[in-house]
Amino acid sequence: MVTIKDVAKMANVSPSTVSRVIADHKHISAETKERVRKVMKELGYHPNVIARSLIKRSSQALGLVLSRSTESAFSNPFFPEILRGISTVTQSHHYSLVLAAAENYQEEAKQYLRMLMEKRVDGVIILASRVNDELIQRLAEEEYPFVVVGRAQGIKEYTSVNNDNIQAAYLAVRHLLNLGNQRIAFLNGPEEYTFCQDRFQGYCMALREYGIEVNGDYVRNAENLQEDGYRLTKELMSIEPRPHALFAADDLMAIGAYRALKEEGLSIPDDVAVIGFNDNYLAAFMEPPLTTVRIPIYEMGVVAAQLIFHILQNKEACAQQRILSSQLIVRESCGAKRKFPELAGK
Amino acid sequence: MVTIKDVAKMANVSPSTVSRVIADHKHISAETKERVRKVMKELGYHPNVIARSLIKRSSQALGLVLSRSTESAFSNPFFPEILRGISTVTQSHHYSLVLAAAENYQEEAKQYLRMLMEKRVDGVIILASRVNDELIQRLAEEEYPFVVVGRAQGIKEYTSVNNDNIQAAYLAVRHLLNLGNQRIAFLNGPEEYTFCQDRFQGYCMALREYGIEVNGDYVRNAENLQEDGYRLTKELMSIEPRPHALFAADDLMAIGAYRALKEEGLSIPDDVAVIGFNDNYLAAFMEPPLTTVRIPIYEMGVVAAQLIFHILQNKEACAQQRILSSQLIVRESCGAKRKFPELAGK
DNA sequence: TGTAATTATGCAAACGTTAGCATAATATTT
DNA sequence: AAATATTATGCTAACGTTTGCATAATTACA
Repeated sequence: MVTIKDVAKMANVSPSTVSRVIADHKHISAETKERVRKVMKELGYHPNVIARSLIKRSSQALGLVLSRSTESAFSNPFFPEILRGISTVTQSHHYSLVLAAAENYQEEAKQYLRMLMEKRVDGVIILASRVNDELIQRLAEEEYPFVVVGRAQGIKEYTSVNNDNIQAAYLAVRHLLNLGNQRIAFLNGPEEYTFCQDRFQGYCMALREYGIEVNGDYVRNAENLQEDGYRLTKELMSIEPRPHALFAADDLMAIGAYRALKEEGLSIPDDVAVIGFNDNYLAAFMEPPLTTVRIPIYEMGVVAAQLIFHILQNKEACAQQRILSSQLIVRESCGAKRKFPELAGK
Repeated sequence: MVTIKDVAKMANVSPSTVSRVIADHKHISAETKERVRKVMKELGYHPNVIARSLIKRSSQALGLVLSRSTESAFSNPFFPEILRGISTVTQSHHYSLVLAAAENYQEEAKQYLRMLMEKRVDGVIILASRVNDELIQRLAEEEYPFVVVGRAQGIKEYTSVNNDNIQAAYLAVRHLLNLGNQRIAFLNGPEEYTFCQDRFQGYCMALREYGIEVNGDYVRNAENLQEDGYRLTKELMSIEPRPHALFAADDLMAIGAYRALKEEGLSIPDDVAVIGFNDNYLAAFMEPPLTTVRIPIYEMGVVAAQLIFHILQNKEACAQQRILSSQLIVRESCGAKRKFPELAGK
């Protein structure tokens, strides 16, 4: 392996000088810099990050764990997309990203802690937060650098990035209300996630604003997106009086719902309006194209990474919550474009 | 930070002894081991992987890069799934996984090389291989440890894991032929990937076996899965004589195809039989449920990781190609279950 | 009882960097 | 010309481990 010493020898300087050339230190003469750089190129030298990490007492890496349970609660391209956002930022900081996979929450927590304890990573990004999230609590107590994607709860100080779940759900439901739907069913995700709580809150807000009381029968929680989307829609459609519209907290649930509605001979949007969430890549291809909410996943990744670097740079950084706006994508599953053609371009 | 020295001091032994306790060295007395372990627990000591890596001259990590171009060529849950397979193996070896994201092939190659050159990782897993893959060529030349998921080309020695693309495509097309379809169109992915070449080869094999000549008009290459699936199906259906069946090299293309066929008023499978590839989580939910090929993604991840550890352990490991079998999932888009009800359980 | 083998532990060097201090050479000020 | 500031470089210790060699203590063997 070619080390800094080899370069030093060949360039007739000390290793320190080479190190300073790498860092582009100002007290190194232009000619030395040039000479050393030439030698580095010649020998194909690349600094060993491990050695650098050791002396800098920083692994120059961020940690991430992909949990099956979390992933299945999101519409599918979530993970690669947020990863990409995170990655662009880590790259520009010359950091790397350490990844682990876990089957469940217990394992997920263990992996996060291990990474941090073994100093494999300088900080972590938590990809979802639960209602009583022990991991987040623990990280906060032990003062590990972390940022959460989502909203944490029962924690005094933490930094996070999130989309505006309450507002987004509110706008989606209001969209349905504006189109004349009164009885709106809500297919929510697993209650344990804070983002599901938030979407439910937005749903309630909109209904109340229109003077409609929330009817518990119209609200269901799914564990498995597609299958439960199908099954719970069947259940909802057998309620008397039948809902006019359906708000699904994920497009995959809406796919299941579509199927159930078609089987029941109900037309979308004429008999039942449907609105989804997450703007899955299939939403535009559904029949009819699904109106849904697009959340800025990539951007959330970018911000999450920026926030953690902020924390790493000034230890006493003020905790902050960043909320990114979602966008209602009006397509044809609610009938809005027929009633209000001006929405078509939106 | 609590180091090995702190533990040593508190346990009244030398750091070497602590190190040996960690490694469960045999020449350490049982009582010392116990005492040291107790102190480690008390102090909350965890070995610093970075320091260990430095002296072991091994980063204890594997590298992976997620490229947008590659990802969009696969049906969606490919990446998380293979990652999970890889991760289980790396974990059992106490290795970590370093990840980067790239927008295109150039960047992807750069990232892989950088990881290796900076000694951030001991080896890499390449997630797809192209027809004239310069990265793979380079890795082979420079003798970096790597394994490719897929089939490489123009390389003398390399280790890989792949699914049986030729055989799988062959069986899929034969399935269509057995059901009486003669004119079979093929919606393939981008030609630059070797797996697309292979699927095409399987397609040809099946046709020839049935004495049918390959008709270039019936074969198309898509860049973008869904949109091209739709567009190219429209094109294919306007050919005279119209194909009896459609083999799509990815389920997402089949989704686009379904849409095109429905718009043309063609019924599946009565007018046109359709078969997909990859068993996307939506395939079973399509209308009619899509017959498709399931490839063992998770298992490929496991094997890929095992292979790279094999290489890392005995440098002169024999290059090997591992092929994993796919499985034809017969559903209702080819009409097989009506004609041959015994297939229904398969 | 003396020698050899085994068991248990410590010392010190090494892994490839970085950075504070020291020093030498040059430039700037008085 | 002397004093000072600036620029360019080297020496050395440090980061937290592991490990070969040395040594001491114990056990086994003859």
